[in-house]
Amino acid sequence: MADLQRLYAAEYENCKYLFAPYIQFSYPCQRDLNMSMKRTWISEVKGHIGEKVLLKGWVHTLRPIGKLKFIVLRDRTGFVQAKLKGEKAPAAEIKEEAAIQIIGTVVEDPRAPEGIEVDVEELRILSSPVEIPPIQINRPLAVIGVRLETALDHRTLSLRHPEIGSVFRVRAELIWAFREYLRSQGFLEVQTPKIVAAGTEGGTALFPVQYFERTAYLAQSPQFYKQMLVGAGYERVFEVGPVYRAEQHNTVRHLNEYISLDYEMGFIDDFREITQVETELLRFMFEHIGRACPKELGLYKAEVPRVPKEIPHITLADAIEILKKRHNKQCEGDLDPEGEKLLCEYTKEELGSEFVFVTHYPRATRPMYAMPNEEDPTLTNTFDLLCRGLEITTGGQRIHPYNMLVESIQSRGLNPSDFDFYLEIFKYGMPPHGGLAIGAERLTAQLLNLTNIREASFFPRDRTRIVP
RNA sequence: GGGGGUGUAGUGUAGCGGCCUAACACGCUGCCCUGUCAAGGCAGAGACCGCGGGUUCAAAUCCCGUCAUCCCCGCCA
Repeated sequence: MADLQRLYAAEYENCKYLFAPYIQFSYPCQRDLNMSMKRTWISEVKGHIGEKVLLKGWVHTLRPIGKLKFIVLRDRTGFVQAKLKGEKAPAAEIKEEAAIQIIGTVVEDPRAPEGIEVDVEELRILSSPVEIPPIQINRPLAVIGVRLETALDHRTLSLRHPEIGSVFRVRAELIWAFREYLRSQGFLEVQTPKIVAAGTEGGTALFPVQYFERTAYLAQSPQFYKQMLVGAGYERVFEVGPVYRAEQHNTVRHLNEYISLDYEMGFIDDFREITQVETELLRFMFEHIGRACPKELGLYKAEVPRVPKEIPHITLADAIEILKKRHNKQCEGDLDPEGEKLLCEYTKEELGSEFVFVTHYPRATRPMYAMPNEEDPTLTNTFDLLCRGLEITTGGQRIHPYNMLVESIQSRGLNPSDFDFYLEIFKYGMPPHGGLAIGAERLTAQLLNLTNIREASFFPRDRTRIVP
């Protein structure tokens, strides 16, 4: 870790010369400003009391008190207060959100926040704002009240706001843990094409793309390809990648491009092997978040959901029955968003779980590759996972016998020859298999109690937004 | 694809027929302040009330259209 930081610091030092023509020199206007000094990360300042350090970052707040000037400096690791003394200070030119570097001595002072501050000896403005920023970075969201639309219009700036940008530290850790756990279980990370030949899977609208002389589509999921790679001998594969849905939905839980966390595993006996892996996976991911992101969780007043030893499995038919009994609510065929919320309330109160697998969806509501149930062939060995009232996963066992799959395709009025690329490996010994997909943004949003999924996407693509 | 709501300074809101020459907060500009930390004090700038049309003696306010945007449903992760 320390090596990596040294590497970054060294790299930055090199880059600095490239930008030299744009650097505004100010007090004390010293061109060879201690080039030999290594940058100290703000989070490590408290380990350097009494030492001279080089800090770089943004001016988070600026508070002039007479001839004193307090700067709260922000870098990717945290905040520290710096103090400029009167006549030495380059008074006017420092602005909030300017990128600066300072050299100063770390001192203990009970009057400073957390008892630590830096007495500035040299300060250089690297780049100063040329306009008034449309979003205030240094005040709580509850005070400045930025609308989501404004935050998204000025996305790179709004991400600087700790309450906005921290979402993505959490999301990154969730994805890291997803990879780490599946790797430990023998899964291979794969990448499948996002430009595909045809919208064969069904179930959702696709974005056409001009692919030389013919029309191709953006992949709605890696479904076919991950199954094919299971059959290709890797047995267990996972993928973290974007998927595209051309649905005209415009809600707080839908995006037209999102990150899908997929896995697929071969030689299973039962679809419950898939849900068992997901249970362990989620436990690992959430325990990791609890350790890695305590600050971020605090910021969102978020509590990591406890993943029980066994997440309840409820058949769709039973779920509908429960809703009818408890809430006198009629659901036909599937749960609507309200039904999902009510079912989660039920499992939390009665079964002590914030998660619930809803299983055995009817064949008519599932894609052609869904494995029919042995006991009731009108149902499938498939499931959704609900978390805190929202569907975050769909998965299930897939059809592996070649003939059954061909029949299933035909029964949907589709032409098996359109699926030759997919079907080939099913001819040569496809093991029983299944898998699932987790929506990364939905998972993040549910964990952090975000009200809109767009908050969990760096640059969301929705019905009307393709910029920034 | 269907339905509902909202557009007022840089940001977030108030005003919803005449008291609007449009208010408040934060930000911004200037001055003051050597311990601030959602800093404070004083002074100031900034909006033809999304756009177009109509009703009226009078429109930010009511009506129609249009554009933008938010949300709900279907579908889904």
